[in-house]
Formats: sequence, structure tokens, C-alpha cells
Amino acid sequence: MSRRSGILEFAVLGLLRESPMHGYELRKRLNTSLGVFRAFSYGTLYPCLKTLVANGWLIEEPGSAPEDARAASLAGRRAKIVYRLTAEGKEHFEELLAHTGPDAWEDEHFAARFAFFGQTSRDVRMRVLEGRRSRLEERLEKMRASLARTRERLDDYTLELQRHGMESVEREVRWLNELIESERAGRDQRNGSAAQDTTGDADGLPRHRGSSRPDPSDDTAK
Amino acid sequence: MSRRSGILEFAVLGLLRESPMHGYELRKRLNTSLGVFRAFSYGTLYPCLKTLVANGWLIEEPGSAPEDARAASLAGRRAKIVYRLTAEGKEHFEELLAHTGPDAWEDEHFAARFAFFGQTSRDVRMRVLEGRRSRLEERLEKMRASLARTRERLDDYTLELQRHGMESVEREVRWLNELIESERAGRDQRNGSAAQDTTGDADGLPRHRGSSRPDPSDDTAK
DNA sequence: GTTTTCATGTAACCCGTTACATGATTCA
DNA sequence: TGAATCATGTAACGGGTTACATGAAAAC
Repeated sequence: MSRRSGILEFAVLGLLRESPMHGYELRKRLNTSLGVFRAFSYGTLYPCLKTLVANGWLIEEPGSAPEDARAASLAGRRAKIVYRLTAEGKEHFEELLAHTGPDAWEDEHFAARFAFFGQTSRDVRMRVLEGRRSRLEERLEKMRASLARTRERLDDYTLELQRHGMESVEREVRWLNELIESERAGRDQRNGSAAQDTTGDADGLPRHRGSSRPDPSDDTAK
Repeated sequence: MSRRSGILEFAVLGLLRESPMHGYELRKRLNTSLGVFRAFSYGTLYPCLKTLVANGWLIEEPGSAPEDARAASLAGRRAKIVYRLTAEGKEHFEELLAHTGPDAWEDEHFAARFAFFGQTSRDVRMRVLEGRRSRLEERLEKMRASLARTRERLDDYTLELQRHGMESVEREVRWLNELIESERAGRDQRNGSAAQDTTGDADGLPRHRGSSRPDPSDDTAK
């Protein structure tokens, strides 16, 4: 029981799927490796790990008793705790990966999903990307509407803030367009096959590593 | 007493400074007019208004008893409540406007500050913009560092997420550069004068209303 | 040998949302 | 007259942080 926040739980399971870790290290990975998205504190992480263990998705293992392994039997020895994903945990994570709901299009949730696209089947990837895009387009609608209603009653700075905000969203939409296009291209190469294995066939990213500018020949944004 | 969240309090005082309003309307303004930044719920807004009244910064006034003004004396009449800024409230808001601390560079707080730049003295505007910028640059440092450390251990999607995140931050830095430049240009025109009146002399925005592209002749980013 | 960094935890609090309850006004 | 929207509120909960307490290992 306990729905427990989604995003942290998801990210923890995802990271532990790759390899076992203890809490401290886990936290660093959460802050850095996974996109830019937020820094959870220990006050959040450790209790979360506890409930994941209680749910049977993780097990605690005694961490590397450092070069002093014989002392491990001594009472009160506080050692590193390494968390490892159980079979049920893995299964649960796979379910989470496969699940697509409106929650998955929201900013932070989306970033978390994207970070684990490497382990996500292509059709789910497509749904998530498209869901996110339409979420953003609908947001743009609202912004445009409200801007049209209130324009000229607003001072220059407010207007500038709004303009910059919209531009940011438009930019993300263009990014998503690129990604979606790449995914589609990837699918067309060896088509058919409803991708039942959740792992496996991961490719299809736009090629612009290194230098920023993608290339200014897109106007796919409706 | 009670520090009460900062950003909501700040925005409410700022909006009411322009004109008195009731809660419902206030909320809409919060969602739309003020940049894109978040939608507070009534469950947050109304209690906040109460404490602002308790602090003596607002007073409640009976709202327009609609075309039936004589009924206003009747008991139990639940009318609209219009909130108006008191003299102390105005003073307090001015203090908040003048205050610049590290909190003011954070994402949402910054957006709120920016939204009221129209009522902010130029030197405070400069401090806030520059503070924000160096906050972002320091964030970029960390991202670059962690990317350098972990590159090639990360799968393509994670990398792409990171790249896009960094590009977003870089983009905001360029935006800030433009703004700062404009502010500085504005100051140079009629220089001197340490801007003691909090209101007044508000101008200095880059000129790119309407069409997006600012113009690609900037490389101010260090 | 002392400072830093690694490592684990907890209790108190903070900010905000959801869901609910209530009622007035406007419009079809 | 009934539905939609305007308008005000509250209690329960949720998800997270801060600040604190503790201690081992590594670096200097």
C-alpha cells in the first residue's frame, strides 16, 4: 500500500535496476546523472527507501565491510547498506515504465520518464513524447489566449516575462518534434512488431551532439 | 509574525498595490497576468489573505453589493470581500521590493520579482538580474562538471536530456544578458542619481516585441 | 590528530493541494 | 427553473525540506 509520490520511487527503482547502491550514492546520482531535475534530501530519500523495502521491492544488504570483514559479526556495527532490486521490484518498475497517464506529461514526471527511455519500449516512448507535446501545446493555447485578453493593460516587464515564457515552451515543443521524428524514423527502418519486450531496441535520437544548434530547417510546430 | 512563504504574499501585495480586488479575481490574475508561474489554489490563497489582514497589511471592505445597496445592512449577508492595501501594507511591500537576497535568484522567486520590476528601482533590478545570472552560471558549472565526469557512462537519452537542460539554462543566461545590457543603456542616458524613489523611472527593455528572434549579434555570454 | 567527506537516520515544520461545503449571481 | 460561473471558505492530507544527531573512513 501507499502510493508514495511516484517520481522519487520511480527514479530510485530505475537507478537500482542498473546496479545496487547505497543511499548516499543514490542521492548523488539523482542530482546529477538524471537530467537537471531537482535534488532530493536525505530526509526524503531514506524514508522512501524504507517503504520500498517494506513493499518487497528492495532488499537491504550489508555493504562492503571495508578490509575488516571479520568485524562484521560484532554487535552494533553500523555498516553501509546496499540496496538491491528484488524480482518483484523489477516487475513493479517495468509496470511503471509501461504505464502512460496524464500525470506522465507534467514537467518533473516527464523528465523522470525521459531519463529512463533507454529501458522503455518504443511505443511507450512515443506516447509519452506525444502526450507531453500536446500538454505543452494546450498550455501555449492558454497563454496566447490570456495574452490576447490582457495585452496593453500590462506593463513592459510583465509582457517581457510572458513572452520569454512562451518562447521557452515553444522551444521545448520544437525539441519534442525532433525527438518524435527521430523515433518515427527509427520505427520505419524495421517496421511492424508491437514491441513486447520492454528492454531492447533503443535508438532514434536526433544527431546533434556537441555543437548546439540543431539546424534551422524545421517548422513542424503547428 | 509568521514568514508565510514569501512568494504568494509578495505577489498578492504587489497585485493589490495596483488596485483593490477580491480573492477570486486575485487568483486569476495570479495564474495568468503574472508570467507563467504556477496556479495557487483557493486553499492557499484565502488563508494567506487572512494572515495578511491580521498583519495589518490589508483591510477587508464590503464588495459592491450589486444594484441592491440598501440590502447591505441585512444580517448574514455574504458579500464579496474586496481587499485593499493599507499604508503599512504598502510600506511592507516596498521593503520586500528593495530587499535582495540569495532567495531572490531562485526560479519562482525570481519570476515573481521580475513581474513587479515596473515598481522596482533600477539598481535593485540590476542586482536581481545579475544575481539570477550568476546563480545560473554556477548551475551551468556544476552541470558541465558532472557531465565531464560521467560522460560515456550514460545512455543516449540521459545525455540528450542533460544537453537540452543545459541549453535551456544557457538560453536564459543570454536573455539576462540582453536585459542587463538594456538596463545599463537606460542608466547611461541620464546617469548619476542613486534612485531613491522606488517607483518612477522604469524603462530599458530590449526591443523585440512581436517577432521572436532578438537578433543573432550577441555573444555577451562569457 | 584533526578536519572533510562519506554515510544513515529522525522529528518538526512548511508550503501547498484535494476534496468538500456553502451560497450568490448570471444566463439560457 | 435549472445550469454554469462566481465567490468564499475549511479540514485532511501529501510531499518535501531543515536542522539536528550520530558515527565511520579518508585525507591532510
